[in-house]
Amino acid sequence: MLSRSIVLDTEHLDHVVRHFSRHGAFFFDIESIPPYRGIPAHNTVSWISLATYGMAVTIPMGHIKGDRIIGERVEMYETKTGKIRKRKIPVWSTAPEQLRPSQVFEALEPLLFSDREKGAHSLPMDVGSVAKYYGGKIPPPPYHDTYTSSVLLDENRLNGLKPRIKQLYKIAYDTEDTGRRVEAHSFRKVARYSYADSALGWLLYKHNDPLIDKQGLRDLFDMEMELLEEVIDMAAYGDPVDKAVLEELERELTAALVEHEARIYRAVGREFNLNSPPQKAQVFWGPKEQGGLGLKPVKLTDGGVKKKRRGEKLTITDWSTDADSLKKYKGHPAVDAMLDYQRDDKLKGTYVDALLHPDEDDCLIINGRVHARFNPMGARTGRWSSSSPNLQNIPVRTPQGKKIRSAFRAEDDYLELIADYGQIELVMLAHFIGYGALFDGFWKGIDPHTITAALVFALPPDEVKANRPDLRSIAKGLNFAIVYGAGPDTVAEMAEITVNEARKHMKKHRAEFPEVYAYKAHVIDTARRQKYPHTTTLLGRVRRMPELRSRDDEKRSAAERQLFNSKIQGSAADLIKLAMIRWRRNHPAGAHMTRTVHDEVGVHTPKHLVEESKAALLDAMVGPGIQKLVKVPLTVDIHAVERWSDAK
DNA sequence: CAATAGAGCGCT
DNA sequence: AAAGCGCTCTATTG
Repeated sequence: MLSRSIVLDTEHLDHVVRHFSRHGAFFFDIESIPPYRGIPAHNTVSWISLATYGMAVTIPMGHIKGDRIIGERVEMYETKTGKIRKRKIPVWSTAPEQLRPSQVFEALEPLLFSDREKGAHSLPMDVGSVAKYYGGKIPPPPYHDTYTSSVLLDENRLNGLKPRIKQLYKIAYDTEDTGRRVEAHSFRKVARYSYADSALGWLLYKHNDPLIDKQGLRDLFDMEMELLEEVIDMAAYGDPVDKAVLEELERELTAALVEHEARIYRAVGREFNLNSPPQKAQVFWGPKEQGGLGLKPVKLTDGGVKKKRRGEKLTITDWSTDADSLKKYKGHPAVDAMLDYQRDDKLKGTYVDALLHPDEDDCLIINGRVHARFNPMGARTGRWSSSSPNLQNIPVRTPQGKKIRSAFRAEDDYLELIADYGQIELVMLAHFIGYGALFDGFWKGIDPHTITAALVFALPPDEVKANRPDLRSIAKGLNFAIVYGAGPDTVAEMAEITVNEARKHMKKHRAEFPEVYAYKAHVIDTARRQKYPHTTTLLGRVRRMPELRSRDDEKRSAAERQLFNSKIQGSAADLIKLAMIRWRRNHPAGAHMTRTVHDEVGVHTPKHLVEESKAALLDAMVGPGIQKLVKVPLTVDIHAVERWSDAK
């Protein structure tokens, strides 16, 4: 028998805590309101709901709106274009009297800080959010994040709580997406939603937990749960950022954009929307009679390719105006100006404005630190993703981009440690093969691109290393092609050689590295023979790929490339996750990990702890306890720098 | 007016 | 016939 209720007084709350304390596990969910919604450790919790055997409750603490609209008032507001308008705002009845957060969290402390298993869907958000009410202290493990368990059990489906519940129990609840803005909805509606999230999350927990064992995923799952402790800390600590650098860059880019814009209009002879791909297509590819420049388009957009395949008629806007296409006409004044504009507009819009001028309620920088969301299950391969903002695509290549990276810097009396694995994907490949030239090269301390060039071009590695950067760059393209399954066209483009040359080198590569191709074929073949086609990574993460059995050649080939890449990419992801856990288990107090970018981690450490932190990070990433998992030597580069941009 | 799709581009 | 992401802008759709 399930009892469900809204908790509004201390007596009820005490009863709830006593009930939950009798069980070894519970599930909970929080709702939060601006400011800082979505940033645990800074946000304001307005509801917490809990579920366990026989009971689900929700506890409101400061929901304003009642259940009915009792009138309306008129409000003035400013539109995006700066116009002043009137709008009618509904007036709500008042909500029932609720407990204060201090009362609620004091009563919940024995439960949240007990050794009971704590479940939540996207647990770092929930666990991290309540920490604020305990002076930053974080409710301890054991954890069960049902988002993580759901993804591990099947990475190819929608794994949000709502879609999972719909798939499992055919229950569609909260069709209005109440959780996105609880403060906009009635007390009754939020109560129902919040209670449902916990009650159904509890069911998902009971569903997933035994399946984790059944599918042999327990060790991997335990690792992911331990990793969440680091995720929670990273989210709370944030990543120090120098606003002054961004503000300076904003001024520079604004001025540059005005110039680029003028140059474009001058060269084209008229004005148009520089950010509109269709208008750009008209301008660059359009005939001169119609005011275009009459250049010959280079490649189709994705939509254009699809149209062509369906035999539909192509229009001028089906031709891509991306930077690659425009680069063919470098030297043309309009093209050069357009390329400059696109580059600077991208940098300003995505990396400067987004950080300095976020939408209201969407504050990204708090006390000089940006609090991104790192999602350890962000990619189907097991890689991390990052969002709000994405710290994994901060520019590094162009000088303008590098300036953005320089805004990420250590605070006074601190330094950043930037550590990245050397050639981690090729290390994984050599490890799995277990022998061959790549494998031997790693043991001799020769980097894989040099080995590849030496064998493909029949030169001594020393000669390649010292005098032939050109051949090494071709070798880089060839190795890239292995891991990603690229064809001659891509290799040619990467290495800036002809497609025929690329073909020739790929053929030689196949002859010199037969074990690589045999291994790749073996992985794909083995995967296809499984009852459910899949492969596994270093630490047993599963990549399921039913399309391996597709009769459609194109689909099947794509699946083969994805499968093989997933094994390599996923194993590299396993390794860095393990390294992060090892860092967490053993690092100097006062040093904090602040970000991870696939094969790299960043640590913020007081200057007096730099050497100690370096040693801990080195051990975490390549020490014996992790090296024993990999049959070739792991390498890592560590730089202690003031600014992220100084590491490369 | 809000939500979504497509194009394009930043990173490993 | 290049793996994996997230963000911003425009244009379209509801």
